[in-house]
Amino acid sequence: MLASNTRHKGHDHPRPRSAAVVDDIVSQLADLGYRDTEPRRLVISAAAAQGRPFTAEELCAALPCVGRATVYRGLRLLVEADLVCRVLLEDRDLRYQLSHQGHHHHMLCAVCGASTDLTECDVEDALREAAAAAGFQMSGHWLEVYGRCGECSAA
Amino acid sequence: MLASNTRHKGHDHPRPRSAAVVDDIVSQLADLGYRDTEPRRLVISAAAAQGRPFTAEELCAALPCVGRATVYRGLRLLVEADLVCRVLLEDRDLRYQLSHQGHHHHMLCAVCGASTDLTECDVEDALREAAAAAGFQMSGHWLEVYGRCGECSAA
DNA sequence: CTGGTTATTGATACGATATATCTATAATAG
DNA sequence: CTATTATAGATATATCGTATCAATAACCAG
Repeated sequence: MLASNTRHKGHDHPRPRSAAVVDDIVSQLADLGYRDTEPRRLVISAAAAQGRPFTAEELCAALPCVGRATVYRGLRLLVEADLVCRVLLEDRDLRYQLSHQGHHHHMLCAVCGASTDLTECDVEDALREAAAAAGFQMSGHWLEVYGRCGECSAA
Repeated sequence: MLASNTRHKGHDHPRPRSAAVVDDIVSQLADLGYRDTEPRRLVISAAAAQGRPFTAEELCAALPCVGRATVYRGLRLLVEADLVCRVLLEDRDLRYQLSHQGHHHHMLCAVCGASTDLTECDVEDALREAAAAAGFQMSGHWLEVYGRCGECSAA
């Protein structure tokens, strides 16, 4: 129902593929009580259009008609709603990425910059045990994997 | 030999325990071609005196007689020389810590802020395999473990 | 549909962190 | 001891992200 009345401007153009993704995210935000606004949609859409982890400033540059504060706020909101996750590059540059939800980590290619999800890794349990062996009660962790993606390591 | 002529001011006071640590680090920096200077020693000494991960600003505050730029430069130098490592807190605050060299990770206590090294963890191999299974060639990683240290989880 | 309430926007100012610049100084080599 | 060169420190600057606040737009009730 939300998707049906969220298009302020009733054009009948075929919508880009990303529209469904945007609608979905907007819908989830609506469930959390956040309004459906044009600038917010633009932020989400631009985030979805990025082919690799992006910075907040890149989004700002891609959205010259949206205020910086709005971009940052939108990004923060998306992170808090777990719809976008933060990615820490090897040079410690902080970037963002649409989240594929559920717990996962990122494998970051140093060559092409692509980010691939690492989901089938149960490092968590091993970590918890190792920590416990040292008397430490683990409650969470942060992990990034660096290297080369399949394509780039082949070349 | 370096340790014997690095004390600019020839006091004969018994040196604090940390002096040996400072000397060692200064010596390692010398091997890399970096000079032995008073402000740099002060930075190292102050870093060694911290009981837990510290911020650059904390060091600046602890060293009012050393310029900010010098503190930041010293810290950067130490990180590059792998004598100090960066620690990323759960709230994404960046801190520093004297490195116990060799590959290790940190378990950060959310209660007391203490950092404990996690060395006996071979997550690395498991990670490498999981990544390889996805066609990714891992070359490095970044890992932080959050939770409660032994003392704090007991209380 | 219409109006009122309230979140949201955007321009700007602000703060925090870290680096660049440049001259004076101090450390090392010869 | 002198020359060379890294380093220190003061300051300006860059970057990143948030706070402020009036104007606006989204949503809800009627």
